Amino acid sequence: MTPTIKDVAQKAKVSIATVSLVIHNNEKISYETRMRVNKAIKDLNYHPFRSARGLASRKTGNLAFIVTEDHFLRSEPFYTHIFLGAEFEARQNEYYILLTIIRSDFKQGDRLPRCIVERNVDGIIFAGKVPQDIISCLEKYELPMAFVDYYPPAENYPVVLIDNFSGGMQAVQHLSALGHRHIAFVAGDIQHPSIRDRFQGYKVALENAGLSYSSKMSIIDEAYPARENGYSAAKRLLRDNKNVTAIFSCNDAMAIGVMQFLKESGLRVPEDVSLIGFDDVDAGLSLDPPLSTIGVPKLELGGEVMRLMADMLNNKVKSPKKVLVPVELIKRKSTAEVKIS
Amino acid sequence: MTPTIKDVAQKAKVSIATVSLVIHNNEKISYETRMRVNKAIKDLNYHPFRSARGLASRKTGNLAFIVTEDHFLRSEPFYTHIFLGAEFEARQNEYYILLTIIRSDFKQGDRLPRCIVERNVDGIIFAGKVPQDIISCLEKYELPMAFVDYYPPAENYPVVLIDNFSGGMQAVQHLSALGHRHIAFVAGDIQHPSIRDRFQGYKVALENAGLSYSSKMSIIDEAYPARENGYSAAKRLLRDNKNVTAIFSCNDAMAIGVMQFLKESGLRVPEDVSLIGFDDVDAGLSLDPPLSTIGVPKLELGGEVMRLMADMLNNKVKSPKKVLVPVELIKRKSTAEVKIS
DNA sequence: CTGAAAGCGCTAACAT
DNA sequence: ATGTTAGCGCTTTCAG
Repeated sequence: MTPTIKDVAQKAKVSIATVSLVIHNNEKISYETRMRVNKAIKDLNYHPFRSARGLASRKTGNLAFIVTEDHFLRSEPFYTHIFLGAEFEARQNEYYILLTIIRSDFKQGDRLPRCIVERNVDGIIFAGKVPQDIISCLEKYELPMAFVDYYPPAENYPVVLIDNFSGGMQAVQHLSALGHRHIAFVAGDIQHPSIRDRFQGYKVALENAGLSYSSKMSIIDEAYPARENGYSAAKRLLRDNKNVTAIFSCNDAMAIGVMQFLKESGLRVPEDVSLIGFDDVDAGLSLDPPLSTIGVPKLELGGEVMRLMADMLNNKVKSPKKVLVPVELIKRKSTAEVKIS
Repeated sequence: MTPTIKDVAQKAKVSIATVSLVIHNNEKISYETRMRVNKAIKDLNYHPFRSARGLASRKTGNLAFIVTEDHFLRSEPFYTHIFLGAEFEARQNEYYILLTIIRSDFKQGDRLPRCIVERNVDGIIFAGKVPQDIISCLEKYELPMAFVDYYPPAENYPVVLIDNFSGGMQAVQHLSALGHRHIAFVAGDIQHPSIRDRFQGYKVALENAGLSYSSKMSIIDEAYPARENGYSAAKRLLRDNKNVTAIFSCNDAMAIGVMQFLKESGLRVPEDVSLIGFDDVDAGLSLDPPLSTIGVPKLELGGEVMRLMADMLNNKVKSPKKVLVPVELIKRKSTAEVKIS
C-alpha cells in the first residue's frame, strides 16, 4: 500500500497537520521538525494523493486547454504547437493540461466539457477563436481564464497574441527592400483579426515604402486561408495583374497553393515572382524553393499564456495583461531581388 | 455554490446512496425513483465532483501518455498524432489523457512523473521506445499498462504496432510491379524493431519477385533516420551502385534527404530513379514530385491503444492483445515505371 | 510551533 | 429497493 500522510506523521512523530504544513512550506515549522518530516517523506517515498488534496483544497493541479475542432484540425500543427508550448511550461509550474476540443458551433445549453463541470481544472486557457456562447457559459464557474491567439470581445481577460501587424510590415519591408514595387496580398477570411492585422501591416508598410495601395492587388475574399484557396487566389490575381513581382500570402498554407499555381503557369519563384508566407509551418521548408516566411514562435505563445495563467493562479495578478509575441522574418529562397525589367 | 450529491438527495427525497446508485446505473433502483433522481440532477445541473469521487473510488478518469522527449521532438508530428488519436478515442470513453514527456535516459531513481506518484491516473500508455528502467519503476504502481509503436521486452502487456513488415513488402511490390529490378534500401538505426521489420519486408518481397538481395544495395548503418542521413546514405548508395533505378527509404524523413541528393546529382525523380518512403508525413506532399509512401494511420494507432486500455480498465481483458495496424500504399508522383534501357 | 478535529463530496459495505 | 454509515487522504481552522 502506498503511504499516506498518516504514515509520515507516525514515522516523524508529529501530527498529520504538521506534515501538511511542512509540505506546504509553512514557515512556522521549526527547522528540526521540518527536517524530520522531510526525511520521513523521503524514506517512505511519500507523495500526497492528488484526489484527496483536490477534495480538501479544491485545487486539482489541472488546466483546461480549449480549442475548437475546426481550428485544431484545420491548422493542426499550429494549435498543437501552442498546446505543446503550454504543456512544456505547465510542467515547470506543476500543472497538467487537459486538452479539450469543442465544436465550433457550440451554443448555450450544449454539454460543457466534462473536466469543467466536474471541477477537475483550476483554470481555462482558450486557444484560437472560440464561440462566445461557451465563454459565457464557462464564466459562471468563476475559474481564471486566459486567451491565446484570440481576442475575446470582453476585454477583461489576459490575452496572448501574435504581433500580426508587425509581421505584415516585416514581410512587405523585406520585399520592398528587394526592390519590389508591385507587391500583392492574398488572404482568406479577412474578418479574422489575425489576418486583418497582417493586412494592416501590409498597407502601412506599403505606404512607408512610398508604394501605393491598390485594392486590385489584394485578394482577400477567399473563404479561409488554405492551400486550395491560395491556388485560386493566385489564379485570379495573376489574371488581372500581369505586373506583380511579389506576393505576400497571409499564411504559409495559402502560399503553398500560390506557389503551385505560379509553377503551373510557368512563372519561376523567385526569379519571376517573389513569394513570402506567414506562420513558418514545416511544409514550407520542403517546398522548392523553400518558402520565405514570417516565423511565429508557437511554443512561445503557449508558454506565455501558461505563464499568465500561473500568475493568476498564484494571485500575482496585476491588471489583465495583454502580451504581443514578436514575430521574425525568415529569409529563405522564395524571395529575391526584383528582376530589372 | 455548485450542488452536491446531498442537494440532489434532498430534492429527490432519497438518500445520497440512492443518488450514487442512480449515477452508476445500478439496476436495482426502481424506475420511479430513478426518474425522480435524474430529474433532480438535471434541474440542479449536478455533476459529481471528480476529486471526491477519486478519493472514494480511487478512479481518476485520467490516463498517462508517456513518450520520451527524443521521440516526441524528433519525430514530433508522428507521436503527436498518436497522442491525438488516443485523445479522441479517450473522449468517447470519458477519459482525459495527461501527456507526459520523459527523458530518454531515464534511470532507476529518477523522479517519476507527478501524475503517477500522486496517483492521478488510472492507467499508463507508453508510446514509442521507452527506457526499460521507467517501465520497471512504474510496474510497482500496479496500473494497467499498454504500449503503442514499441514492443517491450516483457511480453505480458497489450501492444499496438504498425505492420511494418507488410509495409516494407508493399513498398517493394509496388516498385517491382513497375518493372524495377534494382531496388535499394536506405535506413538508419537498423536495430530499431520498426526499421528492422521494414527491412525484412524489403528482403522477402525482393525474393518473392525473384530479385536477389545484395547487401551493397542496402545502406542501413546511418545513425538515425533523418533527412540529413538520407542525403548521405543516397550519396554512398549512388557512388557504389550506378544501376539503381528505385529506392525504398525506411521513412519519409530520410526520403526527403534522398530526393534532395538525387536532384543535386542531376537525377530526375521518378524518370531516372523512383523513390518511396514510409510514414506519410505532411512534408512528403509538398515535395516535388510528391512522395509515394506507405501510409501509417497514426490516429488509428492511438485510438487502438486507447481501446485496449479501456478494455483493461473495464476488466474486459482477455489475454494481453497484440494488434497490428495495417498500412497502406500511397502512390504519388515519385515512383514510376522503370525506364527501358 | 504543533496538535486535535471537523469537514471536503463521494463510494460501497451493510442494514433493513 | 433504499437508507445508514464509515471511511477515502488531505487541508485548515482553532486551541494550546
